[in-house]
Order: sequence, then structure tokens, then C-alpha cells
Amino acid sequence: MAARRQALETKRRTPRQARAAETVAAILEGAAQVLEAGGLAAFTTNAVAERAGVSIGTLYQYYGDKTAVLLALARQEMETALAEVGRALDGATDPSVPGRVRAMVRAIVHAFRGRQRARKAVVQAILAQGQGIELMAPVAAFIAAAGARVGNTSEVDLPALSREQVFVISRAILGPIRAAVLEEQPFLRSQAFEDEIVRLVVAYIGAISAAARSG
Amino acid sequence: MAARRQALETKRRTPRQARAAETVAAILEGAAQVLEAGGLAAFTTNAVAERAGVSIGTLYQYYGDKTAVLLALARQEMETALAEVGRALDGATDPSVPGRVRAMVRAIVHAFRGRQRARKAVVQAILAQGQGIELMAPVAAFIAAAGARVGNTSEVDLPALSREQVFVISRAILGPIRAAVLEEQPFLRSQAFEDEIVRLVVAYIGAISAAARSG
Amino acid sequence: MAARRQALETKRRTPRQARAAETVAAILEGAAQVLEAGGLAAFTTNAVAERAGVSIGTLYQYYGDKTAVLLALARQEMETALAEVGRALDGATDPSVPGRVRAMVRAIVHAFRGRQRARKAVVQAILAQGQGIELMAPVAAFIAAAGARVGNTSEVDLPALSREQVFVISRAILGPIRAAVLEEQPFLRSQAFEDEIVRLVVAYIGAISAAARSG
Amino acid sequence: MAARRQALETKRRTPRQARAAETVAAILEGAAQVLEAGGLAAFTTNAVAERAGVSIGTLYQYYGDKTAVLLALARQEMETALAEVGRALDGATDPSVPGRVRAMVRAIVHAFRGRQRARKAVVQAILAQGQGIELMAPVAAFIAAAGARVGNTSEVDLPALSREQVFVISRAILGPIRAAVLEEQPFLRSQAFEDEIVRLVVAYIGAISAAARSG
DNA sequence: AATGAATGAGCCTTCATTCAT
DNA sequence: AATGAATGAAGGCTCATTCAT
Repeated sequence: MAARRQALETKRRTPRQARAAETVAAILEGAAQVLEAGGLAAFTTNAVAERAGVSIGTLYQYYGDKTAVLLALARQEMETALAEVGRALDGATDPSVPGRVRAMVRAIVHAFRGRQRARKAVVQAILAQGQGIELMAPVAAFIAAAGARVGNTSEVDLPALSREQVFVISRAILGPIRAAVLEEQPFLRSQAFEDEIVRLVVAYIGAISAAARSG
Repeated sequence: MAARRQALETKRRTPRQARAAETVAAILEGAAQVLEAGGLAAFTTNAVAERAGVSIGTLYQYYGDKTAVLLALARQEMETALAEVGRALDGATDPSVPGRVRAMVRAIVHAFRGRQRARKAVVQAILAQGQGIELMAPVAAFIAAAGARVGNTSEVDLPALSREQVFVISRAILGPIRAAVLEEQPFLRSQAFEDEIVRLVVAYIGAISAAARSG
Repeated sequence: MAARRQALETKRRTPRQARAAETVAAILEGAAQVLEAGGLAAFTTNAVAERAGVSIGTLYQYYGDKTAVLLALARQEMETALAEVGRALDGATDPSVPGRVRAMVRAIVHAFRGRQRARKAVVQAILAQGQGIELMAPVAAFIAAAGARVGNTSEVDLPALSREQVFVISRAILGPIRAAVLEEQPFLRSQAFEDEIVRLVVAYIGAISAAARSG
Repeated sequence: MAARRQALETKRRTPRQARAAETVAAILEGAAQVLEAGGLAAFTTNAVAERAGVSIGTLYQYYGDKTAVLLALARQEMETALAEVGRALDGATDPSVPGRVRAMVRAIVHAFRGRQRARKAVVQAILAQGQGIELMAPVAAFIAAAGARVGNTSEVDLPALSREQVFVISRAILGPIRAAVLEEQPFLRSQAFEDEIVRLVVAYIGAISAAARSG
């Protein structure tokens, strides 16, 4: 797992042909399956290649090293989740602040298509690699933007958020969910848990707003 | 070709002599130093033993395997931190709810005696091992108890907390700090960051209290 | 800290290419040479790989663990020896019972292509591993079958043998030879030794036959 | 297990006091128990010392190395067995050749006080150490002497035995028993098995005797 | 583009043995 | 005589990665 050449460029070869695109998809699917089946400990490049039905050589044709595969999988799932959050925000039946927050929380909780073990493993790996920041960046940005959107409502009067506030608000949403995933908490998908996160976030937003008014 | 051994009992042999106690201390200090210097990747049993100034055999006399060393270090630091939090709570100059929360946050932020890399590595390892829950349990219990203490104040009227509430409140404190540690955020020890966490927690407590009154 | 693996399946990967077959042969030849040169104590996987001219990783690509290499070598030599015994029995110039027994004894004594140290080491290892039975089974079966063949002669009238009788007759042949190998007795290949084993076996067969007639 | 200084001198210090004799006995008893409980794989000097209730240092005060302990145990059991065989021979109710052989076989089969696992482990170890000869020597001598005693009967006319004959006759008795022990054959203590060994030995003695008369 | 046999650095762990107390 | 903490050489084994085909 020592860093080699281009550990940050996720892909080594950009697929220009349909066949190659299939191969890449197969590899990521294989990676998710290996993770789901055996967790991080089972995640070896050879295992992924075998599960994906490609040779180990082919895997390395597309991904420079083991980490790149993991990162690519994480990125793919993150984008899917982000898109879902966006969709949830736009199509929220309840356009109030709590309603929107609830929609976001629900979308995030249900991300990763139900593969909880794989999700846990990806989170662990990302954290262990210390690459949490890069991957979290778009999420934080997204949430900051969402915060701005929330601010454009008559309900609350939200000022431009400081970096600490963006950080805290994004962790206030992601943090409890991530922790519940890692700890395999049974209430992850429960209504009560969702309620509390919403309460936390809404209360915080309210506090910021109140401070801005009075300050 | 040989029998395995239990990997969950942290210690293999309980020191009965002063010399042995020194050895154990040396091993944990060595572990912390290795982690601080090279992160998780450098954390090999041989490296720890060498840094500790003991033979690899001695290390294994006290710890059944590599993980046990890490866990012991984590436990030790956690207890130290918990004790500091308790001291901070008792001796808080400002006995108000925000004052107490601030004291807790500050104690946690400054835990691990400033060894940020080691702290990060320990957190990563604990998460990667999936043993986050066990180690976090006393922390969560502590915070829940602290929450109860807060409730016994005239300021707020806090009901008995549900498990989801205990979970969310403990993550609301620990989560942002942990994330900032893992991501090596520069504002970890800043006043602004501390302010925001306090704001988050106090707002949440207020919301719970308000809900209890009206509900 | 890692998952273990099945240790009883001798081969891990079945060679599908000529190159792989050569590698497997090289490993077994290396194993035999290491054993011949240094006995069981020198039999380390690293030594075998080096002697075989392959990397340690390659060795483990074909054999799951150290024992598997030893077992594979034992099996290979056993099969060779069995084939030779069969050839000796069929082509015995003297078709009488003593003649056939003598042919068997001679074939067994001269098995393992003269590598006495390697043979001794293999026998020791097999015994030490407690896997003597499995490997001896085909030999015992072979001898039992040979006994039946002997019975189909006009000379003797041999009834179906009990399991104890098969056991004793096979040990009566193999036992002294094995003991002589292990103890490095100088008379192992001598005419006198051969004579005595033949006498032992023939006398026993005669006694069984006589008992059957009178009983 | 590499040979060190005085691997052949079993004992390092001759006990001159009762306390020391007890210690030695405790060590051998501990060794037998470890062997019986966990086989050869569990036989480590530390385990033996612990089971014996003495410190590892004390063990090394009496036995120069690990092998010495094993050898001492083997020797002790062998002497006990030999004494029993002698008693069996003298007190055999049936003084005929078959009667005496049967008494010997029975005594050997029931040796090692029923600790079959320990017995198996000791046999394996002795064979693996290549020290089978030394330990077998007294047994072979004993059997040769017994053979001479048998010869002094009116029944058979047994000449002085050649070394090959002594070897073969002693293996004809010990070999099947040893093999049955190693392979954990269920019929080890059965009447049928005893019968066959007796038949084998008696037939062989008869054949030698007949050859001497005619030759 | 794909294959998969081969590589080898390096990790974890065991256990016989020593020696200061 | 006894103790037991400490030693450290040595060995089994994994797995990311390469490269000839």
C-alpha cells in the first residue's frame, strides 16, 4: 500500500471503447462485491480482479494501484449519492427548512444502494488513507450550497457561512450517519434517528441565524 | 502449522513487578512515538519494540498481537482524556450549560497530549479495526452522564435522553473534532471552531428541552 | 490479523501451462534436494524456493503451506514406488510366493531413487504430522491386493484377509524397511536383510494358510 | 530444536536431595500431560514448566534442552515397559513359546499407562529426532535375550540370531504395535490384533528354527 | 488489450534459551 | 535452588505489482 507513481490520478487509462468501459464497470462492481462479502481485509487486488472476471494485469491497466480502485469506487458512489441528494432537495414535498434537511438526511442514509458492509469498508478505507478531505470536499461544498439555498428562504435569514460553520454543519449531518454506519447501529434507518439529526441541524441553523440577527 | 491465539484480550501477562510495569509503559510510549513519526504505515511490531528499547519477544510477552498494542494505547489515551474531561467539568469556571460544554470540547480537542499524528493514526486504526464502538462506549456513557448533569440545572429542563439522542449528542461533540483531526484541519484548536461546536451542542440541547416542554 | 487458509488441499493452483508444470516439478525437486542435503531441520519454505530457483511467492502460488510441499513430495515418491512394485510383481522372474514377496521387498527397499536422507526426512515428517495413515493407505491396499493375488496360486490356499491381517502383513513388509531407513541401518540393502523379511512374510502367509485349512 | 551443548546427556544436574527428585518427577509428569493434552505441537519448554508448576529456569536447571526432557520421558516409560515385559515373561501362565510371545505383546501394547496421545507424541518425537536407535537398543537387546530364552526350551531349537534376525524379530513385534499407535488404529488393544502379531512372530521363529535344522 | 505466472520485500509471530535477581 | 522477564534468531506467509507472452 506504499504510494507509488501516480497515486492520485485515479484512472490510468481512459476508456475510449465500449469494451473498456465495461471492464472498468466490472472492476468497480467486483470491488464492491468483495468489500460487501469480506470487508476491507478481503480487499486485495487479486480478489477484486477475480471477482470482476478480469485478470490482475487488466486491473492494473486501468488503475495504477490498489488505492485507486478504492477511490474510484468511493467517488462513483459519492456522485450517485450527491445526485440523489440533489434530486431529493428539488423534489422535496415539504419545501420548509426542516423538510429539506430531512430529505437530505434520508437520501444520505440510504446511499450506497444498501450495501452496508461495502459502504463501511469504503468509509474505513478512505479514513485510513487520510483521503477523507478530498472526497468530502464536494459533499461539503454541496451542503454549503444547500445551506445557501436554505438561506434564500423567507423562513430564515442565513448569512454567508464561515469555513468552520460549513465544516460543522456538514459534519453535523454526515458525522452521525457515518458513525452509525461504522458502528453498525441498528437504528441507522429509523425514523427516530432521522428526527434527531434533523433536530440537530435545524437547531444549529436557527442558532446561526439568530446570532446573525442580533450580532 | 501452529495453533492461533485469542486476539481480543489486550494483555497477555499482567506485570507483577516494577520492571515489568516499566516495560509495558515503554512499549506504549514507543508505539505512540512510532505513530507520531511515521503514521499507521510505520506501525510494525518490530518498529515499536525497537523504539521502545525492548526486544520483539518482550513486546509479545505483554501483548498478544499487533492490534492489542494499538488498542492498549488507545485505551490509555482515552482514559486520560476522559479524566481530563471530568476534571474540566468539575472545575469549570463558568457553570452555565454553554460554559460546561465549552470546557468539555476544549478538553477533548486538547487530548492526546498534542501528538496529533499519533492521535490520527490511533483513530484511523480503531475505525479500520471496526472496534470503534467498544472504545467509544465509555465516552458516550460519559457524555450521556454529563448530559444528565446538565439537566439538573435550573437553566434547562432536560428529560431522560433516548439512545438516539445520546448517540447524536455525543457525535455532535466528538464527530467534528474527530473529523478535524483526521483531515488535519488547521482550525482544530481555534476559538472559532470551538465556538461553533458549542453553538451546535447548545442549540441541540435547547431544542430537546423545548420539545420536552411543549410535548 | 489475517484470515487463515485450508491446509489440507495439497495444491493451491493447478498448472495449466507448460511453464507452470516445470515450476511445480522444480519445487518438488528443490524440496528433495534440501531434504537430502540438510534433513528435516533444513526444510524451510525459503530454502526450498531458493533451491528450486523460484521465488518464495511462486512456491506459495502452488502450495498452500509448508506441509503441502512435503506431502506432495511424499505422494509423488509413493506413486513412483508403487508403480515400481507393480512392475516388479508382474515381471518377477520367479512366480512363486517367495519370489514375488522378494520382488516386492526389493522394489520397496530401492525406492526413493537412492536419496536416503530425503526418504528418511519424508518418513519422519509424515509420521510427525500424523498423516501416516492417509499416505500408507494406498500401500496397504496394494499389499492386500497383492496378497489376494498370491492367494490365487496353487501353492497356498489363502482365505480373505481380516483387517488386522492386512495391517500386520503390510507392516511386516514396510515396518522393518522403514525402521532400517530411519535408523540408517547399514544392512538396509543387504541380501541377508532381504532374506529375513522374505522369511518373515512367507512364514506368516504360510501360518495363515495352514490355520485356514485346519480351522 | 537445534542441537546445543550436551544434547545427549539427558540430565544436567543429578538430584541429590528429595526436593530435587520431586522437581524432576514433576517436570516429567508435566511433559507427559502436555503431550497428552496437545500433542507434539503443544510441547514447548514453557508449557511443560508451567504444567509442572516450576519456573522455566528450574526446568533448564535439570535438562539441558528441550530434547533432553523428551528423551528422559521416553526413557522412563521405556524402562517401566521393559520391567513389565520382564515380569510378564517370568510370570506367564503359559510357558510355551506362543504363550511367552503373547505375554510380551500384551505388556507392550498396554505400556505408557494408557496415555495414548502422549505415547504417540513420544514415538513421533523420537523418530523425528532420529534417536530411535539409541532408545530401541535396550528393547532389541531385551528381545534378543528373550529369544535366547525361548531357544532354551525343548519346543524349538533356536540358533544364535544374526543381527538382521534380531532386528527383524524385534520390529515384527514392535513395528505393528508402533504403527497402530501412530495411526490410532482402533484394534490396537483387540484380541484379534494380538493374535496376528503372535502368529507372525511364532511363524518366524519356527521358520528360523526349521532352517537351522535343515541347514 | 489482455493474461496470469512470477516476484520479493517485509511483516507478524514463536519459542528455546539466558541471566540478573 | 529457583525465578521469570527478557532475548532475538529464524521462519512462515501475504499481496501489491511487473512483464513476457
